[in-house]
Amino acid sequence: MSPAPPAARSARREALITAADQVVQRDGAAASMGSIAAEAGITKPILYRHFGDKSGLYAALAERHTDRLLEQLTQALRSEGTARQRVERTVDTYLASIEREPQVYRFLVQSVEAAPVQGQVRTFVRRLAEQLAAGIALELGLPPGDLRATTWAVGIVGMVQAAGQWWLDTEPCPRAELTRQLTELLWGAYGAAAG
Amino acid sequence: MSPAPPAARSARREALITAADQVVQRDGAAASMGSIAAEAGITKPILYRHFGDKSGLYAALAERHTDRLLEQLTQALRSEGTARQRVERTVDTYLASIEREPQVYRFLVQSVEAAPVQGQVRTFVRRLAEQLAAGIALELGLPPGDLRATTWAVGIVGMVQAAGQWWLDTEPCPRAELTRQLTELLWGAYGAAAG
DNA sequence: GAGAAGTGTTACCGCCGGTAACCCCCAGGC
DNA sequence: GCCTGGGGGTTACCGGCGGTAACACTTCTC
Repeated sequence: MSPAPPAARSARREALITAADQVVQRDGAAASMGSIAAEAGITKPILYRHFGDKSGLYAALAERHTDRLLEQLTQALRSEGTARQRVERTVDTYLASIEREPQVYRFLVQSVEAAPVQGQVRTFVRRLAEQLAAGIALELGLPPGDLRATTWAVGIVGMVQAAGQWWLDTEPCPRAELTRQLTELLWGAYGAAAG
Repeated sequence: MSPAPPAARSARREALITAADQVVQRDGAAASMGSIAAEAGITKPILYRHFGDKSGLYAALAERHTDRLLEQLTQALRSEGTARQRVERTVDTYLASIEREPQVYRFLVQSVEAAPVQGQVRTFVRRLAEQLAAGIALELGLPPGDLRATTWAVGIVGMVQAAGQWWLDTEPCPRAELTRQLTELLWGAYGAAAG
């Protein structure tokens, strides 16, 4: 193995990320590099050789989940129906996802800004917002990178994220109801009610 | 001093919180219990005697800032003008506050869920949302504790918070413009534009 | 004066993120 | 054949963190 086949290396990398995933599912935010290495059946230094940093591993893990989630969200956003129906579907997709894997979700959201060096690491929420901004710009016919689309995307992601976290913690109502209320809010129900 | 005058004790406590505040302003999220104790001119154990836990100190610090901010927000929410004007003023008050003390803000938002025991510690964002929920219920004539008011409050706080953090990090536009765009979003501009 | 109770300290524990140093195994040139 | 070298792996460590036990000093009370 002196030529160091890159295929094996990247397969190994994926396996390490999977191990990290399992530990996070089990231990939540208390997952440590040592326990992740143990789960993978190896020791810390090789974890560091692969990811450099703890935030590097976080970033890789975040990327995997964000990719999957983004795919689902994009699909929901491009589905059939009125704009409102599509938005509702997208919100529900997001909530369903965090309901399915709450530990991973908390871990990702909480590890925001774990980047030591200047923001090389794209965070979970940030990437979500970037993609949503592109979708909104497309939807509203704005040029890509338009400030208003970005602002709204960030705001909407924050809104759904905060409501989702609160909902996970307190379970005050079925998911469908939360989805409906958030969509209403997004559609100006507050302004309409407050005059 | 055997009767342990409670006045002196609480004054001391306030002084310790102030010291913690200064360290947080300086070091941001990297503030440690040791450095806070050093800043206050004492050693760690007495910090622990006062606050029990690191999250206890966080909670006390959060409470101080949240109290102050809540007072300002309540005032803005009850000011003169249309509902929309008041909401805009409230959003701007929040943004102005985080602009003034970004380090403290990041610290508080990031230390969310730092509670080891079951949620004894009310987090910054949570308390904000609770109070806003009461305000919204009042505004819309809903019974206090109404689920819809709470949901919306949590969502709105999340929206403004996320947008505020993004804005702090990237500084894409003057504060007034962000305020206006968020208010528009809240007033259903997205739904109106997307049909 | 004895002691109780509060204030403060030093010195420690265990754990974490991160790293230096070393070992081992197998390719390949001579 | 042998030696060399570079990537795989490990052990053992560092500094710093949150948190605590144990001990010393003052002061007020009986």
